[in-house]
Amino acid sequence: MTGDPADDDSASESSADDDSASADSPHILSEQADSGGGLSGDDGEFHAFWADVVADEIEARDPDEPIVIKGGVSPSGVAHVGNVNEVMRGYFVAEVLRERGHEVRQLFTSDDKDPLRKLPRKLANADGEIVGLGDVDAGALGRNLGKPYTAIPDPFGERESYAAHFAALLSADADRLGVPVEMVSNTALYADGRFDDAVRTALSDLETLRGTLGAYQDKVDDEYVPFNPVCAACGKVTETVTAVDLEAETVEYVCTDLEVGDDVIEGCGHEGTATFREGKLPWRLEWPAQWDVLDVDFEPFGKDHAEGSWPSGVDLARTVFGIEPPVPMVYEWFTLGGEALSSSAGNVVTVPELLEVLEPEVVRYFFALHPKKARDLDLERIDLLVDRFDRFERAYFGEVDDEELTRFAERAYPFVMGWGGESPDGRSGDGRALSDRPADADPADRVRFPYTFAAVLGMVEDEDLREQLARDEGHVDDDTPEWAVREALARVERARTWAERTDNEYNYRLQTELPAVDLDDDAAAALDALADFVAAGHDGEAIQAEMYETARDHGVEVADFFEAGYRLFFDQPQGPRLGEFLGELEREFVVARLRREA
RNA sequence: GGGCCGGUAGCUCAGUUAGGGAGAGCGUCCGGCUUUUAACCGGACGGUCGGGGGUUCGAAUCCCUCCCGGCCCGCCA
Repeated sequence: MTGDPADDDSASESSADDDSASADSPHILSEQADSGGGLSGDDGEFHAFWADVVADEIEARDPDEPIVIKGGVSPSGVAHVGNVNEVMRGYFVAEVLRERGHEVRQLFTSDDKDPLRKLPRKLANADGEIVGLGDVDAGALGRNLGKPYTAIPDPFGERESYAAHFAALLSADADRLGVPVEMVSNTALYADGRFDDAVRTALSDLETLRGTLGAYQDKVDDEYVPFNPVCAACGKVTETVTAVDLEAETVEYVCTDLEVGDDVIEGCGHEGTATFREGKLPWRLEWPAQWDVLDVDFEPFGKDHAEGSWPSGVDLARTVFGIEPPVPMVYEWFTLGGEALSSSAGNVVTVPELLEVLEPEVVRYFFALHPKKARDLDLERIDLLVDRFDRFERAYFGEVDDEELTRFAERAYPFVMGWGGESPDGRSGDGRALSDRPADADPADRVRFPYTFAAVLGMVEDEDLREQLARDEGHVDDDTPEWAVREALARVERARTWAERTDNEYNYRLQTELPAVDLDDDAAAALDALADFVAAGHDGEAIQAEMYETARDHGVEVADFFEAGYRLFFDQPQGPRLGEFLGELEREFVVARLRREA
């Protein structure tokens, strides 16, 4: 496609790397356009899927196998969809690398040696349901402020610690989304001695460390010691180290007060000695120490880290730990219903809740979109997201006339579906199957009911009737494989749940009991006449037409007549196209209901 | 105040790699499905590409500047 006289290599050839500070910018997905920068990979090949751009960056480092991709969270009250960013963004990069023939481990660190600093207002139970503090053993938390999460009992009384409870939630969420992650406990890394070298390194040249870290944090003075022992007397994480013994690998400390915002967590005054395994590094050092100890090659993180701990982490990695930091990637935060995610304000949704209204592949699709765009996840209009996914899917199967979308879909869709970048038969990745399709299923045969149509089908409870309605509408035919019908119908339950949760215009339900309806004589007569017509045996289309006739014949406004019908069947003033809908129901039921008999 | 990232139709978003036609879906409006009743189909309306300036034959795209929003620049993570 080249041969264009405007082609000009000189820019890329001649621009000697004038590596400015931007070389360590974590915004690698924003800088592809930088002139002459080698940021989009050696060959400069264009990629429709951002994960390929990141993978290029990683490969350019020529990393040892297995390539390590890490995410991480601090245990908080609720594991919510915001945390899915950490899981899914790393996952897509991992899968792309696996497809390129690399061995990849995806790790997820839980910063569980951090102290509990304040009480969470909301918690998620083992099923991912959000509960308030009043529903749990809040005292188990309140009495343990200042202690590591791993030293605090599980407020639900199920796991060995609060940290274990939280880690189990995240692990379960990753599982639900078909992403294989290895959970790594920071506490365990200390306890196993795997952090020993990192701690010794950090404490061995305090002058250099203070010089480096001091450029980023004002609190670092010539007394600063980057280690927080856990008090042997009270169990809280303390800050005041008075002496370091590198030979013995211990520190002397005093258990002083810990300031947390405006509050103070009181120290007990104990003076003691702690080993390197009986404390922790502060976050600014712990992060690069993790890179070192775990050999991290790539790590995505939220934009809050981009200008704070990332630059200092890069600096510390080089000057203190003598390593190169991993390839970074900043992702934008997304909003929920236009508002920031906030567990305390109740504006959160958990993964299990989300999966009640969305197929896992739709959730995965949301996170396959470009990470640098701030997006809104609107549960009220989740149908829009599903429509977008369906179109994306059709593009993959060559059914959409949109070159750009098709190019993205051809690359990203297999990863979204967990096929590992290949056809279902030749899947190469570690992704887990999202569905239980038979081995010989042709994915092109899949059926997706439009989400709002699925919501309409959700108005009836009977699954066979749902399928019949879908057949009548042409979404299913005799050639549709059984597995495709099953999958398509599964969306109906989700759309139904959505309609109920949001109580929107699809939240109608065929009434099994006769609703109380006020009717005048004309309307009653018209309904009886319609009942006779239905009893005589006519299809939905005929019933629909007859409704207009009947209304006129009995001097009833058409609108009023339809409303009476909706009242009878849905106990609502409106609903789906009524005549055709009634044509699908059991005739005797319809007749009896029209006669107000049952 | 400084730094970083973002700003494309009412809404949700493609398009910026490599300058050349401003796009999709949804919504709205109109029409069709034998005669208003939310599933289906067709059409139309709809945008100063945040504003301004510059480079260019040509800018959503490159450069400068300003505006708006988010994040960071205390502690913590």
